[in-house]
Amino acid sequence: MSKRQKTAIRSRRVTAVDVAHLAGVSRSAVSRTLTEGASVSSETRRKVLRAAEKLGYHRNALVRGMINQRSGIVGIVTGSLDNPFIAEGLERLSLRLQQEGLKTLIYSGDAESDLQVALPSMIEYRVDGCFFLSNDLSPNAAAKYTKLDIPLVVVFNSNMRGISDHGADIPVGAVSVDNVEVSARVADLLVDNGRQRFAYMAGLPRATTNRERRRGFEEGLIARGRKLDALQVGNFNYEDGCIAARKLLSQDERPDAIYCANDAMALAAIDVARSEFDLDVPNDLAIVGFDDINIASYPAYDLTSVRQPVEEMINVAADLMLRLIRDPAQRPMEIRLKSELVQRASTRRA
Amino acid sequence: MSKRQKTAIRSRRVTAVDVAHLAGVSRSAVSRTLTEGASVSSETRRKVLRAAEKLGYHRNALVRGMINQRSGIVGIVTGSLDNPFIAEGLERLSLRLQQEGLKTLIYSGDAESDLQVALPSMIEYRVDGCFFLSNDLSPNAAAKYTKLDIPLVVVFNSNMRGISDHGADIPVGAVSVDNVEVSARVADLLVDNGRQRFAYMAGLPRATTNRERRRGFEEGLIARGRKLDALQVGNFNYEDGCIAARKLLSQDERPDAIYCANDAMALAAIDVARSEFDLDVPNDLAIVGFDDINIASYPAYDLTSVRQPVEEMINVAADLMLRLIRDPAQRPMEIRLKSELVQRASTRRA
DNA sequence: ATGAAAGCGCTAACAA
DNA sequence: TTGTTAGCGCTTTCAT
Repeated sequence: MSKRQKTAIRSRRVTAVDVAHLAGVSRSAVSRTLTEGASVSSETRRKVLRAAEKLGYHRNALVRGMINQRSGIVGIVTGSLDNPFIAEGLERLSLRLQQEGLKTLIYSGDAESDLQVALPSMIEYRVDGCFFLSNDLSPNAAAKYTKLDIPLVVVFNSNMRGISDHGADIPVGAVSVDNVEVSARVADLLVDNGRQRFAYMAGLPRATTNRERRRGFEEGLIARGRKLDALQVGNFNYEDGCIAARKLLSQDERPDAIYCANDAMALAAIDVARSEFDLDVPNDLAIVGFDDINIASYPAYDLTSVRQPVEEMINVAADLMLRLIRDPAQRPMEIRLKSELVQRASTRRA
Repeated sequence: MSKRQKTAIRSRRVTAVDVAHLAGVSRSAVSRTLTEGASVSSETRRKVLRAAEKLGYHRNALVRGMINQRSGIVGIVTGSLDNPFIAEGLERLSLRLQQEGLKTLIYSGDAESDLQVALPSMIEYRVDGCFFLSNDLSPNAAAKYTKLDIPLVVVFNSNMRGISDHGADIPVGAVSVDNVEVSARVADLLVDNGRQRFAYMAGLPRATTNRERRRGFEEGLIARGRKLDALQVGNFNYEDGCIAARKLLSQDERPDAIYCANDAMALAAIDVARSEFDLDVPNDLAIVGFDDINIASYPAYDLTSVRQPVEEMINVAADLMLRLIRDPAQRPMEIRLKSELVQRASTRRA
């Protein structure tokens, strides 16, 4: 039994050879017709296209990837999509990559331990590059994987300014915002607002986003002759934010201003303050968040928050990645964009 | 110049041949070592593993996929991740697929026109199957692609019960909930609650989820001697939900109960009612949503909603897909799960 | 248990 | 512009 017959039994997928036969041309002609900017006579092209259409031919991208050493697939490792901010980043990024003709292999899972599973598998699939979208990825974590010669770009996080965990600078691209500066402006806002006792609700302690925001806030307060009066950790999520808020609001000297390292925790603070402590936000208590997710602007919360320019960050990150992929000599760089403090009712005194 | 030399210039990736050389065995031995349940002496295996480790070898999954006609990649097409419900579904599904050793190629974009881009590209990458996670995918849309012999499973949507747009049943798997039944129970709840004028806020008109929810609600009202007094379309999103809410609440005979086809619109209804019409929810107006996203339970809203068992739905869908992939003779099936009406403050009269 | 050899479906370099 | 000829890196019979 010939091999063609054998495979035919299980309804073999149609290949370029089949198309070539039907069109009465060589397999190369088929390949060329389907390749941008190859030279084919319009006559041949027409024949090929007709045959392909008739046979329902779809070229095999896996094989193409194998041949030109470029899979056309980009990996994205994300933290939990429970965070609308991360979800938005993922959506925008995958949209952009689609526009660039790239496919997106995702891996979601927050723990750093997940990386140890995600990365090898990304490598087996020969992704052309890999993004990390997370509000918590230590430079260390990413750096561990730079020996693999695929470009890595971290979005939303960065290396802690002026502090290098590794002594050397780490060859991973990063796009983030001016967390320190804007957090100082949050301090200004609250001081100008006449607040007296200042608290910070921290995200995941190791996250650079968290550390920078805290530092900027604290420095900003000190610059105005105040100090950070209280701190609780909310781990960037609503549930832990509720617990942290309870602790902060149960204190003897209750804070009258809380800066939260992200919006999820800020919503928690508002909910707890109102429903459990019967406090009036903003009159008894000012709350500021970070990220400016959609819900922040809903009337039920009307939360003052720091807006990260997600769209721009994603585009900058994608540009960087494309450069890195196209030219391996390119050095990854760390990029900081400006964020914007959006004032809403949660800090507006009656 | 030999070809080996030529490619070596651009730092060629290490291949199985390299490992075989270093280990002093044949390439087949390497392949077998890395394949479950192939026969290799532990001696050889050890040598191979050591060499692979030393060289930093990662087998090429693209080539494997090409050879055994199974890429190990599954596609997921999702609607906007702006909807937390879809985002949760995506996260759970990709997690489950990871556990099964499958990779996830995603394509997000809501319009049906996107499908025409997404599907061909999924096919080129030879996905083993494809999921659709969307609160709006007409059976027609999916059916168009069944000629491609890859298994398709739609989650959250289904074919309209008793109505076949195609005359024949469509060979696409589907996992959804008992939208009609539960919506009738929503009607019961509101009637029992003493409400008088009933409105429905519709999602995307063509979506079967939307049509089933409306039908169940309407039938439920009629069964209780009432009727649907008003209807506005909110397209499943917050912004359009606000507009729809304004229209409903500006009517002469203002409804005192609104059933919204999803939570995003229900939040909009609550926000508009309170902030623009100065109404008390639930005393002046009862609101019911659908999906039971996290925010629904936040004190600021405390929304009565219909909980879809996302985790179970995803697992059932994944099971179905795995069966379909492993045994091409399997017929896709349509599965309905039971949803749960969760009562909260938005319908609880003082 | 192991190696040799024949592909998987496609692209690219080379002649013609 | 076209067809021919080598591969890309791996898996898998088939002998041994």
